[in-house]
Amino acid sequence: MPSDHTRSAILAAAERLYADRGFGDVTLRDIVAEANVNLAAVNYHFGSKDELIAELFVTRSIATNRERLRELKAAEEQGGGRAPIEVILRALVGPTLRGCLGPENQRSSAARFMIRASIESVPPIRRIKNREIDHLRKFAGAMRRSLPDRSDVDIYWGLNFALAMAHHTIRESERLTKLSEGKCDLDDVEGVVARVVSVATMALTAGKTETKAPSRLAAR
Amino acid sequence: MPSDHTRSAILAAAERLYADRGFGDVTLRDIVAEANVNLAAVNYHFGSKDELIAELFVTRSIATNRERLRELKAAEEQGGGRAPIEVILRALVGPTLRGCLGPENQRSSAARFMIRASIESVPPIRRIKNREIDHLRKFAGAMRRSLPDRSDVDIYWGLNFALAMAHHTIRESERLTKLSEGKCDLDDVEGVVARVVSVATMALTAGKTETKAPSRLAAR
DNA sequence: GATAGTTTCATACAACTGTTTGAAATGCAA
DNA sequence: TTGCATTTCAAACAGTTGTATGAAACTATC
Repeated sequence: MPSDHTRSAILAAAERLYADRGFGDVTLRDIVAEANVNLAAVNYHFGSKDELIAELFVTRSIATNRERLRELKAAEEQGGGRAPIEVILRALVGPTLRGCLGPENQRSSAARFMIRASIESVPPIRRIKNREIDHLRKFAGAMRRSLPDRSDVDIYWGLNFALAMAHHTIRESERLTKLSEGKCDLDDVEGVVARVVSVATMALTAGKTETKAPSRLAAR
Repeated sequence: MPSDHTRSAILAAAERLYADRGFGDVTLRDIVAEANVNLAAVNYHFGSKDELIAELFVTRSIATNRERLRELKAAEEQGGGRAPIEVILRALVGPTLRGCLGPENQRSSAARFMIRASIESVPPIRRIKNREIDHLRKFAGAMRRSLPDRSDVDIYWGLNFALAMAHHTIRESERLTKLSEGKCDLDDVEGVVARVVSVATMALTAGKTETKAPSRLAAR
């Protein structure tokens, strides 16, 4: 069993630096200095800089995706294969928002790294994101089962808008805070989740007769 | 009057190349080759590479912002200082969506450039985007006048979500097309605008008694 | 048509990048 | 200890990048 000390030191240092300063101006030399290892160690352990970035991103990505599917599966099993749309949407956007938002000073470097990844979007990360379609398809399927009267087009648009609101809020959280002069409380993660879920639910259920009791739409 | 031939040739070539291949792998040498001008011409006419990118982006940006404000002003004047929220939202997201979406083969390189700018987000562009807050404040003001019963927080969240849906749809239009197997027609720009406006309107009006006749919420 | 100002050009510069190399160090099994 | 494989290290490599320079070409004014 190799100690892996060097390897994990590189990962930790890279994540921290990328989180703080972005991908644009962090070089391998910065990383190895922060990790106190030799420059060649990166290529020895990871093959290339891009593969290092990719490993950071996939590790964190599959954690989020696993959490999403866990929540989705639990909801569908409880409902006999059919979950309420709010719960599905919450499973979709909740893990991501919880992972990236919250009080700034207690955000893990992993969270800050993911925010960077969603803002800057470098090639190795883009490549990985493109493979996420299968994952989203599972949610589209669950949404279709939950809203059998809705057309596929409406489902996809609803999914698109739900992700839009979640990701944009993460990406532009600073700007929203500045624009609202601090009135929008982005530290209240569950409040944000509720807002996103509420609007996405409206987008998906408006204009058709509701099959269940009117769900609480207003957030907060 | 200097002919400006070189200057505009550089701008056109840069816009085309950035639109096609992204900021990441287009060098000044690529640009001057495409423009058939000398390498030093870029620094002579623009000062630096970043200033060239900035000029491309601001030119296009102020055009969009001007169009937005034109629509907003027209609507508010017609309504005596108070415009319907749908019209305000349409003025906010319409120009951007119209500028970036539509049949792929007839997208101008300016439009494709702006899509790139929203996906890749390089430093000079980020700097400019940060100055856009004043512009958004004008829309927040109009929205507040349109919905005086709404809290500021709700207004800002509605604004945030409207921009979220528009920008995300532009950024991820390819993925949405792939995910929906072409069922979501992104070439129908006005249809997309209607959807975004409709959902954003719901987000802003739900949960309170509506002051006017129930607006048509469902898109298409 | 000489002059002053602007624009173009070829070329060099300086710095930084990720990656490779081959030798030294280390860990571990026999 | 000996031998073998893994890991670390300093150093160099090869390529690319944006930028600067100074001379040449051009343009317009007098």
